[in-house]
Amino acid sequence: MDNSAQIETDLRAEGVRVTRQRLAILHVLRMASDHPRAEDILTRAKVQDPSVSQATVYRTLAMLEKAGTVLKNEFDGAGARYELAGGAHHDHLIDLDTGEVIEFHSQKIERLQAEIAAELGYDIEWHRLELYGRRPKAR
Amino acid sequence: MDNSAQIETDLRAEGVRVTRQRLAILHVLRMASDHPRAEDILTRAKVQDPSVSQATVYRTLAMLEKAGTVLKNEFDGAGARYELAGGAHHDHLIDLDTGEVIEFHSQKIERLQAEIAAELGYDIEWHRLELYGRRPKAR
DNA sequence: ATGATAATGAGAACGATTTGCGAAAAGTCA
DNA sequence: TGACTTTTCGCAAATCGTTCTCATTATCAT
Repeated sequence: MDNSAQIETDLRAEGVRVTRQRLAILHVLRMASDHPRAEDILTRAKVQDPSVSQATVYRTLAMLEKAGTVLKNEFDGAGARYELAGGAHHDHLIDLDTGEVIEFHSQKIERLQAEIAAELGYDIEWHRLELYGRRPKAR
Repeated sequence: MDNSAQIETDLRAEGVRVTRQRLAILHVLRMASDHPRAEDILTRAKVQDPSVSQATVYRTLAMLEKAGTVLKNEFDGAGARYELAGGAHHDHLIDLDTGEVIEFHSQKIERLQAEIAAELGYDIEWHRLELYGRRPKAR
């Protein structure tokens, strides 16, 4: 089933106004299979609604992040990359040659992280695990 | 034993000039038990040598990073934090309340990371594992 | 000491992101 | 629907951390 309308309903319930610009940005995020940067999101959103501005992209992303609807990733320094939060938690493997981002999940690693934090006297609020690698040269 | 002189000897061997400013910055890094930001390093270095400038701090840190002498960490968005590379590899646990950084290492996690990457067809070049947590409220 | 050349300080430039502000649109209520 | 309140908007200027330019200074092999 489609959760598009659901997100909008939720936002409205929180007193957030559902504007054309926000719909355009949400649409871009729904369609994206990559992890686009703010600049990419602006470009793509403008296709649907040319009135979208840079400021609104940043403001909307910040607001959606706070609402838990999008995840903000700061991979390699050159600007944050965003994704819709919908699915299950996952970590990222970044291809150093192409910039491609691959999602993965390991229950074992999650468990180990919690154990380590506990030993140090901490509760984990969130974590970031990024692997940076290359596909071995074909031979 | 003292590896202070060693670092300088190595640098000279690579044709790098050992200047007052660089010594001041290296001194700051040796003394630091926290993971200072560029700004902190500048402030502290100026105590030993007031002539040190912001530009030189960044240039020196970049050059030391390339030389493998310092590690650059981009934790939570608000500017990179540096540490001397001397010891063994480790990951970081950041205290969300105090900003304190705790180092830890888990051979198990390292192994799992390599396994996961291999399954996806990748060789890991480097990785970043950061846990963000809080010390449970005393009760 | 001298000279070739690398490193420096000051400040301008940069790229990503944020903000101030008056204008425009959303939601509300009659 | 029209009038009103409040949020959101676009634009441009402002910030922040970092890098660069360039004229000057300092290091180090000689």
